[in-house]
Amino acid sequence: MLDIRLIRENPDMVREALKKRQSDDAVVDTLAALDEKRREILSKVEKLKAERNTVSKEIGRMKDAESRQEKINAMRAVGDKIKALDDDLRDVDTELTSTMATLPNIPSDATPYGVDESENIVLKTVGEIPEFSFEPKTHWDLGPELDIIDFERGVKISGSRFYVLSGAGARLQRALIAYMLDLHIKQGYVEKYTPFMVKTETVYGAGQLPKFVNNLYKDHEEDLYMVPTAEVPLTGYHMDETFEDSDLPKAYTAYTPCFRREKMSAGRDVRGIKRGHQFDKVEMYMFVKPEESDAAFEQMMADAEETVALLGLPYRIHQLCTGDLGFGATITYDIEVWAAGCNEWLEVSSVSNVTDFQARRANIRYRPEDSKRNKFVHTLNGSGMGLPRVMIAIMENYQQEDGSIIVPEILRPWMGGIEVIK
RNA sequence: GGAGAGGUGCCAGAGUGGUUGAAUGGGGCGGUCUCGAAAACCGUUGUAGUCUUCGGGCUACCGAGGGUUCGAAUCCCUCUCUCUCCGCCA
Repeated sequence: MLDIRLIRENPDMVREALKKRQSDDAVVDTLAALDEKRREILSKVEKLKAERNTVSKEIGRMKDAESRQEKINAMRAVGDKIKALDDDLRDVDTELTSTMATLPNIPSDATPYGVDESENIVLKTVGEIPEFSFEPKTHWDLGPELDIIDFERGVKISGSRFYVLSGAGARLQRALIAYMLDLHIKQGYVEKYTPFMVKTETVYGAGQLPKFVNNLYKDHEEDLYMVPTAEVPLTGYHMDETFEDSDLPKAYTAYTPCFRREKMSAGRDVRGIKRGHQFDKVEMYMFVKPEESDAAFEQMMADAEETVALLGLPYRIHQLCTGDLGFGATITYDIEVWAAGCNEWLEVSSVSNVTDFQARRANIRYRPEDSKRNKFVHTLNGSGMGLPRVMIAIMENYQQEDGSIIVPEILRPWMGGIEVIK
């Protein structure tokens, strides 16, 4: 959510931002009108309330029954007016906030302009794309051959886009989770194990609602959503709280499964484990003071990069352009790893500075030492990696001619010493 | 799932229709005293919205949302959360 003051005082800046994102900027006028109307009603109703408060106090002190009754009658009329105005106000307010909730965040000046993902910028590429003396296989061939991914059973149990990991495959995923969590802890993040189901307000606070309703699984009986990313419970963790200046920064890491309906991507990436309805992820998340968020962004990016680099996979870093930026993000770097079998770069990590966008929605503030007024914190999130895609890259890049897969050295402590999956 | 009790400021805890944004105690902050500290004493200590001649004014907030009333922390309804007991259970 943006600050309504931006619309009031700097509408051109908001229009500009929307255009950069290739969105319609007509809402800005709608919002400006609603805001004005809201304040107009507000000042009327508050004056009436002030009058009622004063007179009601007088009534409490009055002895003379007749003039007392007169005042009561007068205030009854005022009360009716107040009620009518309050109703109007509520309507305007509802419309205003629900419209505000559809506005994306303002892109950072550091985010390059671009219409769509084709204009994202490759910042750097690290590592060699592996050469094979044989035709490298895809993970959807390797997995069943080694009996570590079972697509048919997954479909049998749960339908399309579900699979079962088996034996060393399941263990490899568990090793990755443990490796990442342990690394992030070393990097200074505090581990959290959160609920995987959250309330509507929590999803809203993280900015996933109302925009992504169609991508979420919901238990309608209980008003609970399955988390689409750990970002949601981690944002909600400090919802409606005010930090002391000295409490910040807070850095968290959490493993969660992620549930996504993928309705919007129907038909895309149906093969293999690249895009399932359920996948595991380890997330990094930070709450920082506004003046520290640029530095925190670079730090989190370095941490994410280290996570990929230590696995020995070839990767490249993309900076997203304004047209491809996520809803709440002002700036985003993606990390992609190379997958030798399907011959493509896979997005495994995405680090964003969300500034005060989620904090405003989730009402997360702090008390600045030098200011009387509480301010919203800045939040940052980084997937310290979508696990299936890391699995894909490991399987496809570390495969050998006989169809076996070398386990990256860094993971072996969690693999019970297994060096090769065969 | 059943029965009961309860949610008040940073914390504890009063308050059952009218100068209560809220007693009292503790904590925090500032000060007096002291070589310094403790103790004691004095003062101060919420958030948000909105208007502003930038001094401040006004409005709202006692779990959430409705209702009754001239007036609600106080009365009524719904929801929610916590605690105790019973049942059930990984």
